[in-house]
Amino acid sequence: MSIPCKANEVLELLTGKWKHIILYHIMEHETLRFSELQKLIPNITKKMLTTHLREFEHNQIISRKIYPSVPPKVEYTLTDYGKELKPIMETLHEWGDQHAKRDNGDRYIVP
Amino acid sequence: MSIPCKANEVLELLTGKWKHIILYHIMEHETLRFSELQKLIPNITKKMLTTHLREFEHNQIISRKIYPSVPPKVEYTLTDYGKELKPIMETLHEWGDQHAKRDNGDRYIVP
DNA sequence: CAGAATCCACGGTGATACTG
DNA sequence: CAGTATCACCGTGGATTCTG
Repeated sequence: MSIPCKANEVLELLTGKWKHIILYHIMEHETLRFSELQKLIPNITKKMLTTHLREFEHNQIISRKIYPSVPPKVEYTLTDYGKELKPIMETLHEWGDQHAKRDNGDRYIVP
Repeated sequence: MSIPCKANEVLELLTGKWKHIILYHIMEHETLRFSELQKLIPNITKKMLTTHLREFEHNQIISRKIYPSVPPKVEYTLTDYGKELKPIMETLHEWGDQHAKRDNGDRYIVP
């Protein structure tokens, strides 16, 4: 926690309405297909799922394996680099669990 | 890291272009005035600073002390509840420091 | 000094339809 | 199945001006 603020890099990685949820599921299941992620996150659109997965891939947090079959099959897995995010995610979840009562999810709206 | 995803509560707390930076400075200095925060975060507008401070106050992460003097003086401090965020912030900063090299801050833009 | 009040631009998100 | 492609919305953030 020295001089400059470096936290934004992780936060940017996890910011986006669904990004941490996607990561959460991939961490739990080790490997998931596109359709499996859709089922686990019912309200997400294909577009958002694709977009966020591409961002993760670009940041080398997950890897994308394509099985050239019919019908297509694509699997997403954490990279070794992505696994380094696990401690952070766990810390976030612990905090979330403990304080779920106090923070009722409402973002403050200026009157 | 059980069943439901609770991480979003912390993330919402810290999401917003400047929120974690503000919190970072308040954590370091224990107590800061409005104008001091402005100096520490040169590019922020008063509006954004005010907005985010109000959100923190509403979430009981910081407290706002008004000294009824002329000119006005307002000090912001972490609440006990806010101090519980320190471990998280430190984790985020550690990660940020270690991976500053790899993540060059660019958010992926779909081509 | 520490804000409140507007007005406005932009980008993230969503809905829908189409494709290899 | 696993995506693209478009279009439209709306909330966050920015610039500016005014106030106690």
